[in-house]
Amino acid sequence: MAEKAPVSVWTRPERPRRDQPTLGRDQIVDAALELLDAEGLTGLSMRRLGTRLNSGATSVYWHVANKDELLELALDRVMAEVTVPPPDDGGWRASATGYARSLRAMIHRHPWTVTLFGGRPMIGPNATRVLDETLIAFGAAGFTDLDLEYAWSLVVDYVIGAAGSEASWQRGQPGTTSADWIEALGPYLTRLAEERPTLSAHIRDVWANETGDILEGRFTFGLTSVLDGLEARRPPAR
Amino acid sequence: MAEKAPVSVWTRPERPRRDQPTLGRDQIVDAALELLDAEGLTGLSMRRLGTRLNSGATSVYWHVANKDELLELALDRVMAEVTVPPPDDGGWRASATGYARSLRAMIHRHPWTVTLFGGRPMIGPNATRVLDETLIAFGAAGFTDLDLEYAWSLVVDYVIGAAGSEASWQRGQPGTTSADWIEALGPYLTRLAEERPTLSAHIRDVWANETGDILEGRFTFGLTSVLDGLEARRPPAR
DNA sequence: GACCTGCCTCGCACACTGTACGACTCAACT
DNA sequence: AGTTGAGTCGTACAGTGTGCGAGGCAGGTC
Repeated sequence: MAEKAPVSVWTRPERPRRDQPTLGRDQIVDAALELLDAEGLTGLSMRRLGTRLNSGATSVYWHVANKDELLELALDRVMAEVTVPPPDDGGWRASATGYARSLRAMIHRHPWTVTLFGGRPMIGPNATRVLDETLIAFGAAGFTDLDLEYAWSLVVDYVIGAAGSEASWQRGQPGTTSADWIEALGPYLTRLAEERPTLSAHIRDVWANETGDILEGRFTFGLTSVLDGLEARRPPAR
Repeated sequence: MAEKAPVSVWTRPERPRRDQPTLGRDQIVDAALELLDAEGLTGLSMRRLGTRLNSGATSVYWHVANKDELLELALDRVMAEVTVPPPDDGGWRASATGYARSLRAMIHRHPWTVTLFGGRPMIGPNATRVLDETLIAFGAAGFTDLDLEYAWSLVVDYVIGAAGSEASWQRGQPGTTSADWIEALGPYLTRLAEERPTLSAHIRDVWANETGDILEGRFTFGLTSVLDGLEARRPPAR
């Protein structure tokens, strides 16, 4: 695409594409998201983003200071997909589970977010909206001040940890299952069987036939356990 | 066509060393750890590693297939620092808390590990040792089969999520506290105060005076909540 | 008309990355 | 003495983020 041959004087220089909407943050983030969702963090380079936008490689830098800022914008954009059911509908617990599942689903759709979480404080409009709503939800549970902070971050940390491990699990090679891994390791595992019987029994019984159901069961188990633990710490209803 | 690619580091024996302390996996991983701990993932480049070892830039590639494999070795090396107290001493709960705190402390010492967790299955000797010991610990709690998997991964996911967010929090700029952040954001926050009163009250009351104590309190709150939730799901002792 | 002054785009260059490859050294074995 | 093979290294290639300056365009002022 870059073969802009030394234009002869006779050929009129082509209309420099002003018909398209000029470059803007929205379109930049749109294109960045396509690359990120398709190929992950390493799939996004400023040059590829430039060609995707039919623009010069460094034109993006007029609208965005650097790549980190672009990633911040992209991260906040996908935070728009996270919803928090208001606690008045079904109580704080329904609200918390709805939030947790919504966040997990978003991470599954955009696995590249995992590395970015917590990299710097998320203060974009969507992130603050989600944060505000979760604080309201956990406030409806009776938590205040430090306990509110503790309860909220327990759920967030668990969801990010769980969904993150799930996501990076699948990110490796889309085709390979855990059974394939076990197959490929072969002799290494048989040697392991002698030294660590507990572990290799677990591998044989659980990991060897891992399915999507196990992922689901694991998350609901973890989430309900977390919420149960929070329930015990909740101040008595007023 | 490329049939030899997907073999993992652990299956291939270390290339036999000749005589003197020339380059070896141990020294390579040592030097890599120095760079990683000092400057994080981006601080480790093969060229810097080469000069650190007083060797050519690409000499490392004789001992290690690529950079990912080197990171796998480094990750397993630091997993040696994680200990799991045997459950017969103080019960499964003491064992689980000891493991969780040990893992968290390791992540704090080596924040670059967070990105690597779950990237690919951790099957190095130290990782498998830790995994085996934790399975034994949670098995002592009475969990079996799928529940064992669920219970174990709940704790792991929470610890990685919590410690990961703590670690990347500090990784930004070692000097800046959260109060500095709030200070720097200034007018953005005052505008936020009108739209989202709950959130800005929380910022003012909790985050503005964040100290190390809050981090500690948050983790113990989260961990005890998680273990309480697990206790409720534990099969009755026999 | 001419001229200036914003905003915006883009080509080039720089310093850096991971790593493939072939040339080399040098001890050990036949 | 000749051969082998482990181990090291310089060079090269394709790719990265991004600083810089040279422009082009629209609108405003003489």
